[in-house]
Formats: sequence, C-alpha cells, structure tokens
Amino acid sequence: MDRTDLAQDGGASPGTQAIEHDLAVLVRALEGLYRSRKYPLERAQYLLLLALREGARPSGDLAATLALDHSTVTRQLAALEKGGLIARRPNPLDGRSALIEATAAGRARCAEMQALRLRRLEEMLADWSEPERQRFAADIARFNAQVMGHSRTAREEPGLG
Amino acid sequence: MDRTDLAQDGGASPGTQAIEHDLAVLVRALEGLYRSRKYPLERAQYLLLLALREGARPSGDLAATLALDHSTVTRQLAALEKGGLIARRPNPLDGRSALIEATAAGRARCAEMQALRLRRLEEMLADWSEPERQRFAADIARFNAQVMGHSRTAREEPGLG
DNA sequence: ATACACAAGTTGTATGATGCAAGTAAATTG
DNA sequence: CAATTTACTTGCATCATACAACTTGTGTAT
Repeated sequence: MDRTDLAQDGGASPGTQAIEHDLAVLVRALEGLYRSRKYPLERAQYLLLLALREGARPSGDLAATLALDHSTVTRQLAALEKGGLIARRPNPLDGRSALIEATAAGRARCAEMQALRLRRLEEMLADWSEPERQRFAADIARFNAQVMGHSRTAREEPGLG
Repeated sequence: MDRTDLAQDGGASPGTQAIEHDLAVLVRALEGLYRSRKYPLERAQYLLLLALREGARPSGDLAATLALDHSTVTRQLAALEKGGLIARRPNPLDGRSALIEATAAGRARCAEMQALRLRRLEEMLADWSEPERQRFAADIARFNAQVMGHSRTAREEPGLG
C-alpha cells in the first residue's frame, strides 16, 4: 500500500509484484506443511513416486522431470529402494542405466500419502467453489511450465540458444 | 486422464486433485529456483527482511508471521546481524526480547534481492496479461491465508478451539 | 579391435534450512 | 519472594540439495 521509499520494483507490473511476495511466503509455508514427520513419505520421495506412475523410466529422466540434480535423485531412489518402494529393472537398451519402477508397496504408499495431502488440501479449499479451484489449478499448471523452463538444473539451454 | 486403478482420491474434487499435484511440483521447482548461490541473500533471510519492512518487532512475531520455529528465526537473525543487515534495539516493554529492525544495508540488500526476483518472475510471466497476473496473485493470497491457518508451527489453536 | 570421447549414474563433501528438546533469563503472579 | 510462565538461545538430528570427482558402459573413428 504505502510505496513511498521503495524503488526496487524494476519495472515489474503490480500483479508481478504481488505474486512475488505472496508466492515467496506461500512456498515457505507449504514447505513446512509438507514436511513429513507425520506423513508416511518424504516429500521428495513422494514426488518421485508420483512421477513413476507414468511408468518405468531411467533415473536421468526423473531428474529432468523434477528439475533435480541427478545425484539427488540417486540418493532418493536408494532410500526408496531400501524401503522396497521402487525396484530396478535392467534397461535392455542401455547397460549404464536401469529402469526404475514403483513396486506395489510403492504405489500403495504413494496413494496413502496423496490421500492425506488431498484431505488436508480439501480442508484448506473448503470455501472455494469448484470453478475457482479449477481456475487456480490451471494457473498453477501454466505458471509451472514457465518455472520448469527456467530451472535448467541439469540441462543447459535445451534449444533456446 | 486415465484413472482406472487409482482409488486414492478420498472424495477430493477434481480441482483439488489438480492443485495437489501441480502445487507439489511447483513448490519443489521454486525451491530450487530460489536457492541462492547466485542471489545476494538466502531465501529465509530475504523473507525475514521482507517482514521487517513493516517495522521493528520482536523475533517471536517474525516466527509467528512466517510459520517458523522460533529457533530457526533466532539463527537466521544471528546470520543477518553478523552481516550487518539487521540490528537489535532493547524492547522498552520487555527485557526478554529485543526489537529487531532492518538496517539501511539490510533494506538495500532486500531491495536488490527483490529486484532480481522480480526480473526473473517478470520473464516467466511474460505472456500473462496484467488481469491474469492480478487474478493469480489474488488466488495465491487467498490460498496463503488458508495455509497459514493450517500451519500452527509455533502456536496452538489461536482461537479455533 | 583399440582408443578416445561422451553419457549415465554413484559417491564424497559441503551447505542450507529446519524442528524438537533442553536450557537461560526476564516477567508475572500469588 | 517462590513458583510459574514467556521469550529467546543452544545442542543436536535430519532432510534436501548441489557440485565435483570418479566409474562404467556406449559409440565412433581410425
């Protein structure tokens, strides 16, 4: 509201500025909320299992999909494997990599986790109408695409010179 | 799309389910993007300095505002103080706490950080119209309020029995 | 085939952020 | 003034992550 001595907007539109601030706070708060302790799965591992619902794939794929360093994926997969939630199958096309797939236990755990998260989210969205939710979801997905395009964690300029 | 063998929706609406998934990925991606390395300020410290733009206040206040454990705030403030970005002033009303305020250097650093983030965000939102941005910002703020209401990190049921 | 460059994955190491539990010090209350 | 509560700090453990160096398999060029 009072923007008298602030000169840092660098030409950003009011909408952008509002997003910047609120999103920063939101991300922080969601980090804390999603922090396991009481959840049956680590956050990072949940995301990996979600990605594996699409089918078996090599770990490098997962790293690219989630904009994570490959080494991070390696470690998370090791943890998942120790817990019996994923399995590795030799890749017939490339002996260097293995195909990662979720086990039945892994799929079950992922579903359990998702159910818990959905229940909580449902509470938080209690007074949102369904169209409002869908619109918000669409905006998030749209924004997501842009963010992923900016991530470049394990990939340099994929065709954007 | 194909939801044949998935039974984990627990009654959540389609909108909620879409939000659940995309938001999880988004939060993860933004974490990585906001990870400093190339930024002049740690993410947590940036949030603290932002909160201090409202004026000087005790650290407990900051913890509540950001849904952080008080000990986390203590440490981040120590780091900020070492860098000369905040200062402590005795609290005339309570000798146990001090009033935390941003120094001129702190305000400058915060502004610099914000400018960088805004520039990047502006790129990502390049093809969003201003009304679209504002609508997204409003949704984020609305959702934010709900999330904060669910955080309860350092505060038990503030009047919600 | 042999050697060399490249790609996929793993391990060593460092950093950041965080919470919980236990401690200290000031304020409040009986 | 003793007991309790409140604000903050410190010790410790954990999670998540990246970057750099290394290992091993692929593919290609000679």
